[in-house]
Amino acid sequence: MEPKQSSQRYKISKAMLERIPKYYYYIKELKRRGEEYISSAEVATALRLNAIQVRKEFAEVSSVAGKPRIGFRIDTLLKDMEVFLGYNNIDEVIIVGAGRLGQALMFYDGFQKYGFNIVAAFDNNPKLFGMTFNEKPVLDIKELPQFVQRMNIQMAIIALPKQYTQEVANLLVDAGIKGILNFSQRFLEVPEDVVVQDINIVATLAILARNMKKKQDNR
Amino acid sequence: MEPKQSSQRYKISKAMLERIPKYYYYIKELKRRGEEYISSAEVATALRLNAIQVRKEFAEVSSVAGKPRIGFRIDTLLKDMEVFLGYNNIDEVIIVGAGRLGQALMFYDGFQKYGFNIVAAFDNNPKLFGMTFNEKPVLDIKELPQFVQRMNIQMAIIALPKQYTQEVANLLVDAGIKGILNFSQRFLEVPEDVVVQDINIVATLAILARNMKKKQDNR
DNA sequence: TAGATTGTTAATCGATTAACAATC
DNA sequence: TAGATTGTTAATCGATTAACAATC
Repeated sequence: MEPKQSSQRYKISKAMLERIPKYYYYIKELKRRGEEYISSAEVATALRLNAIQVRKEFAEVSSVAGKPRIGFRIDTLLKDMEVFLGYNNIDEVIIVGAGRLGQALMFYDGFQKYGFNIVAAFDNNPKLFGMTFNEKPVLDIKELPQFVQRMNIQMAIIALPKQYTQEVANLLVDAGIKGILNFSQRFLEVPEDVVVQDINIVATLAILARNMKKKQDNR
Repeated sequence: MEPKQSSQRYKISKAMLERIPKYYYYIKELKRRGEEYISSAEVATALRLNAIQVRKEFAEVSSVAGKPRIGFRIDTLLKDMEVFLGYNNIDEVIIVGAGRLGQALMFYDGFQKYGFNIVAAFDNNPKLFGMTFNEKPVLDIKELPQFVQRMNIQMAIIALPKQYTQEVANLLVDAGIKGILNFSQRFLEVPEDVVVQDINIVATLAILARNMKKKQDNR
């Protein structure tokens, strides 16, 4: 038995899990500009976050202690964050729904860069069968269970903003999918061992509108 | 001086602001099925949330007290949540980027149903100028400032998963936009009075992968 | 060296959960 | 009526922020 893996060395809050990518993409940008070192203090200022929080989370994520007066080596820190975020593991992902959203996702090459490999999309529209978008084929949704099992795929993206989503979720779960990214507004009922992450665009827009109003009222 | 408006009758946590839409879409589904009343307890069970929390938040959002043994009238509760989420105010929104993601958004009619009116998309690709998607025109990004000012538009969606995002954000801010929904991975620097809401698809997928791993480790 | 920045423990703050009386 | 469900106050829990000694 090997020792316990990286996970759960320390407790990770949901909030922290959402901040790490923000640090990551910001620092990545600095690297692009040729920077070599970054201090937690600078990141906090730039991203308008609390300095102590950033410091603490850098300490948790980093494999190497930061140096007073200098900060963290950007290359090392980015690698550590990649490990933390799992960008180094390659995960294969399927998309259900080859409509406009599904197509947009197939063309989005951000996935590949961060360890996600979109292998195929599934749809029930025969007109789409056999088409490829960005070299990713669209297959008949009837083939999904076999495909998922044969390739041992764990993750799926539901890109059907309309109906069928629960039905599709059931299909995915039965096929063995363990994680679903859900772009629909509907709540998905899944067994205990399956994880769902929702992206609700309209709800996010509504939250934005609400925050705007709050800001205006507070002046 | 008029009395303080609806906002800030009670403190609203970010977490609560993300839960209300979940309640809303679930209850909406019940309405579709012909239900008339719903109890906070049932919602909690269905959505796997803490019953006390749901009860408390229903009490905060609802204009009418729930009735013991019966719960809340669905019609009333939905309306109250619509007010809370601002689905009754009509907000006009522009999209910057008429690529695949932008097109998918133009075709997404969830917006209209919840009070958001996509009025146009802007791009710098002349081939797209004059085209319409779902009756929404694509205009030259050079026309953006004038358009925004003339129509007094407050909200914009940045659907350029690639570069240019900071540049575009600056343009939007200068034109008078007060809220930005940002689909790019880049952190946007904006003035104090502008609100940004990020949707980072890759980061969300990474969080999903991490949650999956955690669940597997815990067994 | 001096002091900017680190890592970490302790204090505060806010959100979640428990408890319970009120009531349809 | 009885009891399921409500609204609300108090207790707990967790996350954020403050404080400060360590150090490159």
